[in-house]
Amino acid sequence: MSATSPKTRRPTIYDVAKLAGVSPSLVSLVLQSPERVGDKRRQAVQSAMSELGYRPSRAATTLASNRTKSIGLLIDDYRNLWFVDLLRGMESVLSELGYHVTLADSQPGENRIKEAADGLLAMHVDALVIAAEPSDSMLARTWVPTVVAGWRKGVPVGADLITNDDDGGGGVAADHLLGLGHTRIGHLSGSDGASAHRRAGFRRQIQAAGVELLIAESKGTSEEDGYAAASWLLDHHPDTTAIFAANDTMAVGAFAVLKARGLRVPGDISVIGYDNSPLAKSRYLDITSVDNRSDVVGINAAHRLLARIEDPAIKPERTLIDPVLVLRSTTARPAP
Amino acid sequence: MSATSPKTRRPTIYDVAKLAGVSPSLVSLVLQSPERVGDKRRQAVQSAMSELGYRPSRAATTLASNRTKSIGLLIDDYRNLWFVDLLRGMESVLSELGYHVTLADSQPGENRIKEAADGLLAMHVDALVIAAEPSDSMLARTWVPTVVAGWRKGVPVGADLITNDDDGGGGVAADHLLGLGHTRIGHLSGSDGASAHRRAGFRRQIQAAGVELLIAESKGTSEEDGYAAASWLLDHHPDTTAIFAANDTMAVGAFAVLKARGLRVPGDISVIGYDNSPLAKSRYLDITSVDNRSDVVGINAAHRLLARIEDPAIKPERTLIDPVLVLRSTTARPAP
DNA sequence: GGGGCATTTTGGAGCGCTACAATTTAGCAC
DNA sequence: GTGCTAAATTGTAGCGCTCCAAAATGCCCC
Repeated sequence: MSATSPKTRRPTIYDVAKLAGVSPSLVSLVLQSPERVGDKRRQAVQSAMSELGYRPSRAATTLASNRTKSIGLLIDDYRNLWFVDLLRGMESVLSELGYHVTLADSQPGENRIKEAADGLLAMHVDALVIAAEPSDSMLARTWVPTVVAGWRKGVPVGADLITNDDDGGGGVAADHLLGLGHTRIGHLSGSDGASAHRRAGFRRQIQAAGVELLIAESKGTSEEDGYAAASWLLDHHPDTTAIFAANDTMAVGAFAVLKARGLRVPGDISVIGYDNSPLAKSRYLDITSVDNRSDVVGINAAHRLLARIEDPAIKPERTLIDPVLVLRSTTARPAP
Repeated sequence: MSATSPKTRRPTIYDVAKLAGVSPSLVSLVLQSPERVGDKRRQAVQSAMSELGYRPSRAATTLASNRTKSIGLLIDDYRNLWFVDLLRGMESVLSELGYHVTLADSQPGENRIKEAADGLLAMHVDALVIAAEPSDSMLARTWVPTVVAGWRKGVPVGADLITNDDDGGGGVAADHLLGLGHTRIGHLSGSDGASAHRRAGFRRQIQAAGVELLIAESKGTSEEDGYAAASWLLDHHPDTTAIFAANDTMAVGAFAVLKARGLRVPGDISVIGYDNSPLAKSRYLDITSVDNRSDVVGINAAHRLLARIEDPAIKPERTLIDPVLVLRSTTARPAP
């Protein structure tokens, strides 16, 4: 009755070989290095493949060759969109080499990070990019070439670290606000590694200019955290004229506070975010933001992994990617 | 020198078996149904596993058992966050049964959807959820139990369809605006399947009330599309008092237009979105939105797949999930 | 203590592919 | 045709696991 024949076994190289009148080994060779096979049989094999709807079994390939041509990317939460640029950067290098990037998220809050990593390793990924906070048990030993992306508290032994220069980025944000002439500046910070660096760089530049800085630190970096931090800041320093938020999401939280208090951006108060996320790029929000160039991090991570797949013994490196300021409409000179 | 010993082969069940003093078969049994193994040896096996840092090879398991305990989820773009609720819904059912959900996105615009699907099938996913527009070649035949989530132009032969009642949701949005007393209503629509249903349901209710409706249809459903559509709408009907956007992102595009024109929301004009996305939930944006309850779609899809994995022959069904209106601050009675 | 039964454990074949050595075929010069 | 080398093709042995029939062990009751 049904047009699908549910009982048809998936075709294998043996089926293809029989149809094409060659040996299974040759089919395998066509799969791997078609150029090493004579024209006649190569074409016979290829047309047999498409006739049968043949699709190689990745499981069998993996088991036999001990590599998967796939790279695992471990992120913390799909909703933190910064990983998208990282992913695209990686893919821009890896796709044409036949590599495939598999994602896993650690279901924030559930401490499932170890489990997520195990899942990827169980799939035999050839290498791993960790773009989340690794658990202690992951630090002791790496099973495959590993690159850590972004600032983390710990880096597994033997892993490379490629990270945005968040410290420098904080400085860039500070220079921008100082350059506009602000002298009453606040900062909304989180408590993770990246936030700490952004805060440190920001503070250094602000204080170097002899300007006082008020910092509201919150536990996380969500919009809600930004809201709470901005509320606290304005309660204590209502005369603040510029705010640097640890990320764009927190900046939006600050917007909610400013809106509720009738303050206009950037007329009454300037706001600068971080990440240059889709949020910042929104035509409506249009947030001045520091772009940490995660795509470049991704590209670097990919090159690093490829090198390490070639030769696992190479020495781990630490690479810093320079951030870039993206000017938009939420920062201006302070009202006279 | 290095603490990692790069040349240590991953341990296998044979290594575990030797250390525990049992046969490899028994190790396999411990992996699958520990309750069927005597206490003494089970514990011996388990401690041997942790001592060696043993991790089963998914490739071998897959190859031998012909199932992966994993479900593929095909989405179009990681940035369209509606998939997150779908994913979480699926996981809420599947996780405790030991299933794992693997994502693949089709890199919008590149028509890589077929390739992404092939990638998942090559990994031997036990079932597939398609939450993107399938390509023609995917419609002819399904290789594994398949559920299509959301409205699509085509549904593969033999696949189930579980979808939000976008038509009904359009009606809900209309009822809300009509109930508030609006009589000059515009709609920003896209051209995909979901948009068409939302539009149809909205129009039906609006026209049933004898109210005239102006529709601005654009190609996509991005913020930019929303911006363009809203501009067009207000150029032609500056007296509009309420706008229904086909999704929250387009609503934000509309906000940008309204802001530029000095119109206040909801004072001068009400805006209602769709999806109840993180955008709508933002404290700053706080958009009244129709929630299509993708988590429920995910739960239903999971149940459906499990049933179909049991018995692939069951008849395909179509299920409709009722939407829910979420009231927030962007809609109000029209100014008198 | 032995027979009968359920429970626990083991051996061995095989999943679909790759790797590599061995074999066949082709190509060319004489 | 012969001899030689290079290119094309094949056979065979796994990769790490599951599955299932067969063997070993444990347990109860007469």
